[in-house]
Order: sequence, then C-alpha cells, then structure tokens
Amino acid sequence: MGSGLKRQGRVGIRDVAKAAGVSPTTVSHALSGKGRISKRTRNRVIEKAEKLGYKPNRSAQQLVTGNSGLIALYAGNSSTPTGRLTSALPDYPFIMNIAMSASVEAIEQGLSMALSSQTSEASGLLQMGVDGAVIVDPEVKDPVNEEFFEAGLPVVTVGRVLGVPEEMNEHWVDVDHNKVTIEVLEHLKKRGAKRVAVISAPVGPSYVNDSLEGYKAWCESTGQEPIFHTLEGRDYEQETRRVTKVLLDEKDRPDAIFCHLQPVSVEVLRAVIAEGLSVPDEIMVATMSDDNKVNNLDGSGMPDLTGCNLHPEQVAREAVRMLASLIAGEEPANRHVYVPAEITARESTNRK
Amino acid sequence: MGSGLKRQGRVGIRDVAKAAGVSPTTVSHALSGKGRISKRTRNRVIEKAEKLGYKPNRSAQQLVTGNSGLIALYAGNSSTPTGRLTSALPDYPFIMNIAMSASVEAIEQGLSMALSSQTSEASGLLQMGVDGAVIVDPEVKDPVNEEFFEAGLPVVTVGRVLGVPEEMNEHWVDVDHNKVTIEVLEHLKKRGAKRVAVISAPVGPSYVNDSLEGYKAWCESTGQEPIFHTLEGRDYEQETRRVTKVLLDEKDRPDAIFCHLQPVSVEVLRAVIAEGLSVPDEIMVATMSDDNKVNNLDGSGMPDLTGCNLHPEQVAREAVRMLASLIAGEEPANRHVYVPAEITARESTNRK
DNA sequence: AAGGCACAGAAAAACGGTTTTTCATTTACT
DNA sequence: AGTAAATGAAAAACCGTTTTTCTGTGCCTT
Repeated sequence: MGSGLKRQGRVGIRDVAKAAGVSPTTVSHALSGKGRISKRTRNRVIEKAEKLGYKPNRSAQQLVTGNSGLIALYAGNSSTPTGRLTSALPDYPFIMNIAMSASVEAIEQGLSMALSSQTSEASGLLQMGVDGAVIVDPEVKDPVNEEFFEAGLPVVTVGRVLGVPEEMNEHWVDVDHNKVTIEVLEHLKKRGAKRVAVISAPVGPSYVNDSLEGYKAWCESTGQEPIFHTLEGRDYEQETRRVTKVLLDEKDRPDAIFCHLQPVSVEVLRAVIAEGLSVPDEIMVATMSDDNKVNNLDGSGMPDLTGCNLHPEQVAREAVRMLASLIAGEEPANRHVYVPAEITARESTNRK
Repeated sequence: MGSGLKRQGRVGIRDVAKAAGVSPTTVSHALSGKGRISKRTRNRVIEKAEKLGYKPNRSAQQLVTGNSGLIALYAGNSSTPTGRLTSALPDYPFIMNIAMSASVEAIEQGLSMALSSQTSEASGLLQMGVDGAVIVDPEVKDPVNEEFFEAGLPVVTVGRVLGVPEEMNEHWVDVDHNKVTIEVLEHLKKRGAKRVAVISAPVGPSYVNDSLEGYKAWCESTGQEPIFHTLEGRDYEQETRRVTKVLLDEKDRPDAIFCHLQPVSVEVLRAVIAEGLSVPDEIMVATMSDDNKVNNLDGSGMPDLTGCNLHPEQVAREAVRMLASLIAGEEPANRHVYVPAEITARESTNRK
C-alpha cells in the first residue's frame, strides 16, 4: 500500500499532453529537446508544462533510462588529519556545508546522494549501482577516483587529483586558491605588512599547492623572502603552537601570518596574544578556509578573524550539476569550473 | 542514452521466476510475503533469489508503489549553539556520524536521503515529494516535525520532541541518557569522587532533561547536593571558563565535573589544569557526548577524556529502519527504540 | 504525375516491478 | 454427491516515462 496517498493531484506527462493538445510523446520530446518538433509546438508544450507545474517522475525516468539516480559524495578522506582532539574538526563545517548543498542540488537534478567518508566504502557503493561520484578534496592519486575511473563511471572532484594523468581527472570544480591567496597577501600589504608568513595545511589536496604557489609568486614579485611552514604532525594544535613560537622568536619577526585552516588561525591568534603581542597592530592574522558563522569571534576576547569566502555551497552545486550532465550522457558546458572566492576582511587584519 | 551501459547482467524478477519454475507474480508475492502461496514454493523462490543475488529494481518498485523513495534527514537544528568560533562545532562530528550511517542504511532500505539543516527547507523538501523524515535532536515543539505531521508524512526522531502531545511524536529512537548519566556518576563515585558537578548543554533537546533527571535522582539516592550549571550564552567557550572558575572557587569545591558536550569538557580540562589543579587526582572530568576518534588527547599534554559511547551509527540505522517500515505502511516492530550506551573510561577519571 | 524525402507528430513497445483479477484445484460442509 | 469455500499460482493491467517505430503530410525532383 505504500504510505497510501499516492500523490493524488500530481500532474503527469499525460496531463500536460492533454492541456497542450498533443501526445505524451511530443511532450517528452519537447521537454528533452530530443525529438523533431516545431518550435511553435515545443514552446506551447513548455509553457503548459510550466503552468501546470509539471515535474517528471524520477522513478519512471530512471526505470527506463536504466540508471539508479544515485550518486556518491566522498568527503573527509583519509588525508584529513584525524585522531586527535579537535584535529578532526577543521573540515567538518566545510564538509557539512558541501554535503548539504550537494544534497539539495542532487535532488533538484533528479538524483539522490549517498554520503560517504570511508574509502573502504567505495566498492560498496559501486556495487549498489551508483551512477557517479563527487569527491571532495581528493588526495594524491586518490584511490576512490581510480576505482570509479576503472568502472567507467563519471566522477567530478572538488579540487584536482594530483599525480594522475589528465584523463583520469577530466572533470573538476575548484576555487582559485592561488588567486585568493594573492588577494589576501595584497590586502595584508596594503594594511602595512612587511613580512608575511604562511602556515600551510598538510600537503595532498591541490589547494595547498595552489596557495603556496601563489604565495611564492607573490614573494618573487614583491621581493619578500618566503617564510612558510607546513603542518604535518597529527596534533595540529600543538604543532601550531610550536610553529608560531618559532615564527615569533625569529630575529626578523613576521608581522602577518596567513594560515590555510581556520582552526589553525585561531590557535595562532591565541598563541600570539598569549605572547603579549597585539593583533592586528603588531601581528595580523588571516585564514583561508572560513565560515562566516564561525570566524566571528566576538565575546571571546579575540579579534574577529579575516578569512576568505570560498563559497562551498556554490562549489557543491556546480560539482553536482556537472556530474548530472555526465550521467545524462551530455558533455557538460565546462569540464573545469572555477568558483570565485574573495577575502572577507575583519578585525584581525584591520591595522590603522 | 544515460551513461550507456544499462547494467548488463542484472538479474530481474523474471530470471528468478524462471529459475524457480514459477511466474513473476509468485516471486513478487514470495519475497514481499503478500500473496497466498505455499511455504514450500516460497522457500524455493527465496532460495533461488538469494542464489542469483536478486535485488529488486528500486525505480520500478517506486514507480508502481507511487512513493519517491526519498527521505529527509534534519540535523543541526536552530537550537544548536551557533554563531561563534568553534561553538558551532560540538555537534558536527556527531552529526556527520549520524548522517553518514543514516545515508548508508537508507540505501540498504532502498531509499535515498536528503540532508538538511535549515528549518526553512522543510517545506521545500515536502514539495519535492519526500516520503518521510528523520529529525535529529528535535527542539521543543519542533516545527519541522509539526509540518510533516500536518502533511501526514511519517517522522522518526532521534531523541524525543518535548512539548507536544504523544501522537505527534509516536516514533523515536533514543539513547538512555538517564541511565548512562547514572553509570558515569557511579563510576566517578567508585573512583573516589565526593562531590560531582554537572555542566549541562542548553535545554531544548530531550537528552538534556533526561541526563539532568538522572543526575538529580542519583543525588537524591546518594545524599549529595546537586550542583549544576546550564550553558546558555552563545560563546560556550567563554561561558565554560566562567562556570568552571565559579565551580573551582567554591569553598566546598567539587572534585569531579561531568559535562554533556565534549568540547565543553575539553575547555574544562584546560581551565582546571590552568588553575594548577591535577586531573584526575584533584578533579575528575568526564563527558557525555564522545567520539573515540576525538577524545584521545594524547600528545596535547592533557589526559584522555572519559566519555560515553552513544553509538551514533546504530542510532541512525535504527531510525532509518523504523522510518522505512512506516513508509512501507507497516507498523514497525517497536515505536520506541532505546539504543544502549556505555561509559568509556579513560585517563581523566582514572584516580588511583 | 509518380517517387522520394524531409518533417511533425502519434502510436506502440519497452523498463521491471506490484497489484488486482482470474482460473484451476483442493478441501470442507450439508 | 454436490456445492461452497479456501488455496495456490498464473495472467493481465498498471505505474509514468523514454525510445523506437510508424503514419501522414506537403514539397521537391525528374
């Protein structure tokens, strides 16, 4: 009996057909743009369909097209630092953001989405008959990507897969971390920074490379000597405190610190203030990953943190949309999409 | 064309029918237990189906039963403290855990799942034709629950909805927070605690009430005077430090502190140690929410934190399973499910 | 003027199940 | 024994699309 009600008034293709005075076939053709029909008829059908609020029945479509309508979202892969305290957390808000937006977009595309973090689940989902996958922040030679590639299923990555031939990672959505890094650096310079240090996330995801490249290029063009540390250990909090101490103890101390991960920036902020230095007057601090719900530190006695809006919602939507095209057998409008990002200046870099 | 391959060798109901020497109808009946067939035939069919690895085609099922096969998971509702620093984080690992397990279980139940946090999206998903919802940690008189109730769609909550008549929250899965709270208190007592204080999460979700009730009952039975603070502000970190200070400054200082939220416990740990007190010898600390990947603090110079394994994966699976029954029109085995939880003792309460 | 050819659209055949109906058998009852 | 009821299983109808095949037209060729 199902839940019973059988979606009473739902308009079907026949209703549209009747309203437009044509056959169901014609409606299908008109809407998919596949058959041969006159422009006039097509427009009339489209208009009627819209007026009636026609939404094709997913199940019926999937039944005939033969795909499952299910996609997998892999997020939070094994290169994410885990195992310690809040060290698993840096990605959570970002991933939740991505996951939720992706989920909504999937529905809009007539797909549904399975969340997965475990690499080990890759083959599981494959066997359940997923039609494709989105992989967020793939690692170098990402194994999930490889598995899907070998199965001949489409994949869109958020960020690029490093270390593989181009044909294994044809489709991706990315933020221009290089550019936004430079934007931050320019911002810091404009606010008076003379020496900017960078504390980078562990290498693996493409954004780390991109950002560091941006930093190096900027150093070259401005003549500053590059100063950067890459976090590697498992306890990023302790590691951050250590690195910050090293930076602050240098004889030619940096006067601005740019970190990739937001929680790292917060830890830096703490360490700097604990050291008796003022932010932003003596040291400016900025982060690349950012969550506007999270970076606003007021009430904690610390200045609000300057960050970058990386538009995770938009990234997720673009990725799902691209994957939907691929599943439909179309070549997507673009195989690579860059989503713009911009700095969100706040108190921690607001040197007068 | 779809992605093309059309799932080549997939076994269908007809294949099973042929193998068992019966009609497709009979196979359907045998597997769903709906028609009238002899036990012998049924068993034969089931055996054959299993041997062939038959999985009914979701799309086909949904097409005929008329439901969309889509469920919504609402997690991270508005009562979650948000807006500040890591204050949005307490729930993330828990929610991600829930979301991923739920997603997997949904697939196994032939459903797929849309993730949603925004209360405002409730009606959106309703209109997309979801068949039901799981709501995690619903707030008092939860509005999403109400909307689904009014639409006549099934809902299973993780935790109970307070402030509504029973018929509006017939189905839920919960952890026995009352019991596990007492278990923790007993543990603390056994380790020598004389005065146990509680720092509770903001009221709203049922688990807060349950745990506090457990605490009060325990106090009554042991003759201890209850000492508890409920976090309310938006900046839980600052609030936690303040409350901890108050507790430590009391003339009859508590020698153990039990917190609901894991990040709060960590902050307490910090504050206690900063105050020059030793954990667990002078003060023991324990948390209710726990993530074994996260509570292991070694390397940070702090003792590992005693917590409770609330089995979020199991909770999620039970909830989805129950919802699946409801959607199928069956009365689920139980309308209320309690998932057991147990203490995970670690260093922070290991007083010799 | 007959044959071929695009063109627009309709009819019919999947897709893979479930549900309802129908049909043969048994079994039960008077 | 004769009819009614219960049982077991098959046949047929249906779910809402897409895809494939088919039917008219009107126009162009030769």
